[in-house]
Amino acid sequence: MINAIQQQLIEYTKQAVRELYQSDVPDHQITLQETRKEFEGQWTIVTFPFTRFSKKTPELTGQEIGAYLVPRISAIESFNVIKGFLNISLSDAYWADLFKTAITGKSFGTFGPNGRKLMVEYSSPNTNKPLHLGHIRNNLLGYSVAEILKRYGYEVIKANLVNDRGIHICKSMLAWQRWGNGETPESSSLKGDHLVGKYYVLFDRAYKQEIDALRAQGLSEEDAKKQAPIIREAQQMLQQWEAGDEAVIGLWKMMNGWVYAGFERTYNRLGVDFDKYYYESDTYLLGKDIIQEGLDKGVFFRKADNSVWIDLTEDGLDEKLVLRGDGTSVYITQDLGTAQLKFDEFGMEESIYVVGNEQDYHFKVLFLILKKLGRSWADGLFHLSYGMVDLPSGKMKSREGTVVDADDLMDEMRETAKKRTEELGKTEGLSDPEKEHLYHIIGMGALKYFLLKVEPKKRLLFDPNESIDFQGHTGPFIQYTHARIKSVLAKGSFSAHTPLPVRDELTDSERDLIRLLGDYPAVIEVSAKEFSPAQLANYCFEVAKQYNKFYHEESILKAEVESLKNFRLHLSEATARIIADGMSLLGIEVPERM
RNA sequence: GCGCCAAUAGCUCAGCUGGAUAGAGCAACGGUUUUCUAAACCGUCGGUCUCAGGUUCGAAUCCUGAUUGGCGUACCA
Repeated sequence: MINAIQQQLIEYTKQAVRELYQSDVPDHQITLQETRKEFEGQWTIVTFPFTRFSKKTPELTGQEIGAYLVPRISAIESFNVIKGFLNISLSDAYWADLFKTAITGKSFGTFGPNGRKLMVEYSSPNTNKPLHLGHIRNNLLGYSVAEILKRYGYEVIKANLVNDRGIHICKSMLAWQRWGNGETPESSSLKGDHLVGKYYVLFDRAYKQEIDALRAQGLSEEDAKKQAPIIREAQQMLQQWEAGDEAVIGLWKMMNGWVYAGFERTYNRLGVDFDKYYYESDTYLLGKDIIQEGLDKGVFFRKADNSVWIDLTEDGLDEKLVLRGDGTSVYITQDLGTAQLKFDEFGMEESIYVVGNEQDYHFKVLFLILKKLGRSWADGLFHLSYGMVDLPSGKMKSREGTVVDADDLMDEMRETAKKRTEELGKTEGLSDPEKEHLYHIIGMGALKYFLLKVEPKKRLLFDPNESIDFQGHTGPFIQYTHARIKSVLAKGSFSAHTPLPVRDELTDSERDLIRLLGDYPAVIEVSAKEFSPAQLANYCFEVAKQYNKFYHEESILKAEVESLKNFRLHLSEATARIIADGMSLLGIEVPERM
């Protein structure tokens, strides 16, 4: 996203080189960047690349181009050259005008519809255990990316593909059948997903015991894992499920129902939502006609044992099984079918899968197959791969209980928020529901910001012993800045009718703040194009930091004259609006006071 | 073995298409409150950007090779 002044600077620089040195500079050789703090100016043109046309030193080239630009771009006040850097100072009148005409405008930071439809699939939980910290990262990423793309002009469908069937579900079911004594969420006052997860753990414990016993009898580990009676029983249950056995289906529906009720509460608390739910129990048989199509087209081939494969060795990958010898689906079979289903239903141009990086290979193969099958939409598929959340002790493992539970963590965050807020004595005059809401907002703000400020691709380290910060580069810092502004606006009786005066001179902190605010649309664009909420998160922090600097350096309510006060109120209001808006795209609420 | 990804301050992270003396936060130390919310602000300390080559006027960024860590390479999902 390039604004008017950037456009002008680039155009006139090209023109300057053309007229002064009789050469055309290719666009990619023009580097326009924001001037670093320690130098005078706001925009910098790098002149090194032009020296091959000018045959002069970088300094002299910069001087000549600067002198060319000044009379042609009215916003330029002055320039200076340091080595190969041409630093341009725009007039305060320009910045004040940019603020008034663009930044305070209603449409600032918005994009018109681009006419494209896009699906973001995220969350996609298994229904045999509760959500943990890794799922939280997935949910926050998916939600935020969807919101950012919506803002950027896409029509967005948020989809959740629930893995509600399979051997892992049967494990929980079997354990409950054996040891549950009819326990329900009501009778145990356990959240449904936690109740089911409890039996998943019980299953695993029993399974391990059986394996140990068999190994003591001399079986190899591999054989023991296959022959343990309890796993066989679970497999049998899966077959009964697939055969439509009423009792099994009934149990399955009941227990999944518990899990859904539990997930619903967790999703609500996280603040994420979905437009479309897919269930694997509906989609797991899909994809077989695509297998046939692939065979007909010669993309797939059948081996002697009747299994179907694709040879991807020419693409640097391996041979990949796409249908079992007995004709049943594997993971990728149903994913082929589900991809087709999604496009048949919604006809979107792009489809994003928010799934951890352990499945990089799977998606590479999936997309490649769809491309080989000639699906026109295959180019619009994208795997938003994110890094695992690790503990200092290593990977989280549900079965071994070394997970940071999503609900527990949110409880802790709320408690910490409450404690800190009370310590700081900021609860005065708030009703109990208001307090509760505030603790929730701040606790979730800290958690969400902590997860979203890191680039999705990078793995994330979470130390349960070190609580998530509420100071510095954090969600609460940004939330606090917002609340602080709201307080000033209230005291200054700011309203939409407060006049916004023209100014031709700004203080450093005012100018820096305006410049930063002016970047907002470009930041949204970058975040959208790179599917990276982290870009936006870091920007919000920059804005808050710059505002606090401004706040400390200048008086707002006690400004020398009324018009200056009004200008600063407007500047404050615009900052608060952009912070609130940017944070909302991250799924983070900001409080009116804290 | 092969493939993919990562490596930046004691810790957690930024660093846009290659550009100026690599930036924040935390931690440590010091300062700022009769003035708009101190969850704040200012300062000090802290770096062979894992290593070695290469491309370039210029490399944390691009290329090659190594090292370390993670993940994958299932008729699991």
